[in-house]
Amino acid sequence: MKLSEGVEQAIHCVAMLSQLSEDGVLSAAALAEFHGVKTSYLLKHLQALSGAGVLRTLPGPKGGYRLARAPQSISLLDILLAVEGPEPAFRCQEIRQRGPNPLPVKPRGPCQINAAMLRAEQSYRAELRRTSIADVLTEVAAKDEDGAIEARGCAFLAVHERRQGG
Amino acid sequence: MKLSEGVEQAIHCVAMLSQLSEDGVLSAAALAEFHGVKTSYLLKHLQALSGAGVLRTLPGPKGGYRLARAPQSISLLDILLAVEGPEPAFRCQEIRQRGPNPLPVKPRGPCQINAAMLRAEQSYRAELRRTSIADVLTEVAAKDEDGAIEARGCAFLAVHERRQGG
DNA sequence: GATTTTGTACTCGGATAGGAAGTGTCCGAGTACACATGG
DNA sequence: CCATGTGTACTCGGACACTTCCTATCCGAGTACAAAATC
Repeated sequence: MKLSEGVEQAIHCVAMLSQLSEDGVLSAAALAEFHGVKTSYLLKHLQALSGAGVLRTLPGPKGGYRLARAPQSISLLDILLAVEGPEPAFRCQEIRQRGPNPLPVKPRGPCQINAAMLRAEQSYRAELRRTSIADVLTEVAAKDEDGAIEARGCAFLAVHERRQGG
Repeated sequence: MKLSEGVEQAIHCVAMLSQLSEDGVLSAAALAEFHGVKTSYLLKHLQALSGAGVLRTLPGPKGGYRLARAPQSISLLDILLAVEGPEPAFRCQEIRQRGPNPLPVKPRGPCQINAAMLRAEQSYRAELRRTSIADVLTEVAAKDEDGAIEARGCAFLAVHERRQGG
């Protein structure tokens, strides 16, 4: 029950991309440098986000990544599913039907243990679904009384953001 | 975000152990045979459950495992934590403080991204905490209209259960 | 025959190999800019 | 001087090694029963 580190990196990247201008993009190298992570590894997750329709990519020099839609409509669940895949954490192996004396007939309903675990996971996903990147940024801004976090992000964007002027 | 197969096996084993008499025990070999899984691997998780205080062990011949407390007071969360460990799935690496230009001062509060992910996980755990093994068995019995599942369990227990007579 | 002693068989417990998935790295396809060249 | 063609540098994209954790396995410690020897 461990999430890969890519999830955290992906969320931070999406949060950062939310703060650039409408026509701006940010390269994977810049994102990796800002977060102090390996570019090659981050690329894998950025590609996953791009494939999932969360990010939009712009090839070529002056290229990079930007959000595919507004931060209000990007949930943490979208990012999680893009990076970790859609399959649930608990995968019922139907061990009821295994062993030397399995259930003679195929059980009518699903395994109740599986149902209970999936119920919990639905609760987990529901919480992530109702939390958008915009919400997270709002919380960050609320706690960022001295503006240090915002200042850091702005300073970095001022240097590395690429405007598609025209 | 994948749970190990041991979690499912552990839950099924605890459910089975809930159905034997007060002074009965079941060996790991029997549990493994019933569920069609490898004994050696199951032992690892049974030991984890034992170490977590969910199961109680009885050594020697005629030995085996039994519940350490009533099924009503054993939650799915207890089993999950015993098998997977207590640390949360999302582990914040505090990448805010990494990179070439980290936050100059240690952030006042925790990372809001971490907070949001942990909030979701709390929801997940809360759901598992309020679901006891007894609840699961109740649901199973409710769906088991023809009694096939119960009959299968009883037949197996009749052969493999060991009573500590006296 | 009853008791004690010994031996054995069975259990759990922890330490030890193998394999899948996450982590980290590489090279290739594509595009925009810059420069050189020709008109 | 302007337009065009070409070259280069930079980007993302997917395919390839390495490490960690899950999976699978083995051997050792401990206990209860059973049998044998002794009183």
